[in-house]
Amino acid sequence: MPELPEVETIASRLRQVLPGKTVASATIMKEKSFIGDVKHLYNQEIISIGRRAKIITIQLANNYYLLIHLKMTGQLLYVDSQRRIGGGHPTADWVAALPNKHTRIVLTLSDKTNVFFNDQRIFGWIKLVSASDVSNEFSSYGPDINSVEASFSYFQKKAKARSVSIKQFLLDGSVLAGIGNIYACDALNLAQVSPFRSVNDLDTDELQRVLHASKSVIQRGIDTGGASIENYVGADGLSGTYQHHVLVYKREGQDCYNCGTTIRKEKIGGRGTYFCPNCQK
DNA sequence: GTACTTGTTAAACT
DNA sequence: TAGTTTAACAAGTA
Repeated sequence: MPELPEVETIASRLRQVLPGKTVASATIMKEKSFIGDVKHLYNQEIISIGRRAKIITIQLANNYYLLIHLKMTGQLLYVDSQRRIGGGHPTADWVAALPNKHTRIVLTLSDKTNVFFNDQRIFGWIKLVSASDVSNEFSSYGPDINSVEASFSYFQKKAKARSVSIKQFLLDGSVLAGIGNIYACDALNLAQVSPFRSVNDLDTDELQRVLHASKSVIQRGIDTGGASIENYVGADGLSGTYQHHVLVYKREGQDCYNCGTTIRKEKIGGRGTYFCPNCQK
């Protein structure tokens, strides 16, 4: 599942290759996957690539923005004109066969390179909005977990006003943006805090550990190119490696790296939650 | 065939 | 009113 590190990895790669190119055409193979008026897209130069929360932003010369949310199974793949394997930049061989049955949108650029939006479950989307609408799109999000705005004073203030579990609190995008299930589970293991604890019951030290651990696992995710669990791949079709560094996520029945106790899985707020019943108090 | 998976939001509920 | 819970979305896997 693409969370902040996975989306950041894709955005970083697109930033290397897209700016300066012009959008020649867009093929919408699934209506549900595209929102907005596609006419504002044609013949527009790509100015810059950004990321906010789990959304990739592509700024166009006419000051419209493409916003891309991968949700759970989305992929964004960049394929150069030669479609060479390993031609300059390493690329997975299957991207040469795109589009495939999960391709929903294809952007063709002026130099004949393509950006393929694949999405197995069709929850993701690409929106084309004007500059004035961009802030609206992000109005309900809290600060990105890896930003300076995600300070301890902010985190503690929000935590005091809530009674949900710390696990649900971390997944609440209106508090902090970018954290999904993988990194929420790992952050709580690293912080040695039980996912069942109510946020307003955590003391200052525990809250500090949770915030620090959250920033830490997210940074590790970025440094390792994301977690390729389920469908995630980078813009070149290659996997990240965070899945090899996972602390508890999907490790039910295995030993906790910290204390050796068997990792358990239970549902919290309807979501699978992996934790160590011994060292996460 | 049934249960389960998840990011986000809308609706339902307290 | 606002915080919390649940359902819904979709398509694949176990």
